[in-house]
Amino acid sequence: MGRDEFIDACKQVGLNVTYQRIAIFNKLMEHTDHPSADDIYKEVRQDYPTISLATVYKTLETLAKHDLISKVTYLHDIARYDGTSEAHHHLVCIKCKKIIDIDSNALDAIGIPAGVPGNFRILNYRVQFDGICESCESASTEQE
Amino acid sequence: MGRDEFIDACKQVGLNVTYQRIAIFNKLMEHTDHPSADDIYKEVRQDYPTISLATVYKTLETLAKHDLISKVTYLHDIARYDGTSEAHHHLVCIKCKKIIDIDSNALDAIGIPAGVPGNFRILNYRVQFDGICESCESASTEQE
DNA sequence: GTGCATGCAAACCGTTTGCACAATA
DNA sequence: TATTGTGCAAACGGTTTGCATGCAC
Repeated sequence: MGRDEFIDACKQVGLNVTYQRIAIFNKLMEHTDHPSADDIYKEVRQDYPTISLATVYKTLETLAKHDLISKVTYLHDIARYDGTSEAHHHLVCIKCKKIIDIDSNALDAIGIPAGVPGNFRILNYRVQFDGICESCESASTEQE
Repeated sequence: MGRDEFIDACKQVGLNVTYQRIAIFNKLMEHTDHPSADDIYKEVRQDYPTISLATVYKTLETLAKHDLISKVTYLHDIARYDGTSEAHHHLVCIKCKKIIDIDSNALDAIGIPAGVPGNFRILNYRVQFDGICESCESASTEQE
């Protein structure tokens, strides 16, 4: 998505178009990696020295909420532990944050896909399924 | 792994066997879900009221480092953002923390595996490959 | 007895929030 | 002008650290 498309997209979802939002979005699009809020802040501040870190956070959250960008943090932001040391796969309920192990031979048979660059030595992999668990599903029949 | 095996394993990797470590490990093994350090702390404290949260953190980290348990936090603990709003898959370098997108049709074709309970509504999924990127690989020929 | 482990409190860091001011539509 | 966004600073929550005491070996 380019600058003009971004402006259009903002208008479509009812967001004011501010130079901060444009600057943050542009910086994000310049990255092929996945910068943190602080990374973005440091870069944008070179062009707009008065911008605040709080604005960067708020803007990124706002844009992500409207699906103009995406937030790339798997699972939750607090550490979780598991009694086994083997990597396995998880179901994560996006509502109640419950984590359910899955043990599937089908998944383990995925193997290394074609898209992976050969110079990256893969040690392990894991699949995370995001969804809604049974109890949250039934609870949300009424809820927002 | 049971209590006795755990004690043996500690000895094998050169860790002192303390009642705190045993208590923390036991609590963790009682869980089928993935408790946080604080969850474990609250439970262990019922049996050992003098235990501290710092000990729980240190113990979990120590046990994870020696592969007696595993830490289940995908990616990093700080939020990362991405200019696209589509879910995709990632290579994560465990050394330099770099995140590389992969775009593989093979992965997208995984589908829902057999091990997934039918009452969990899956909205999305993503695969994370952990490994070592090219530059860290060559750098680590010398390093610790 | 030596060295590793624990417990406490304070520090730390990423993130969020409240509120006054400023900019957008 | 009404509403939404920004910037500052303070608060927050999970996690880590320094250090003195205590325990395992």
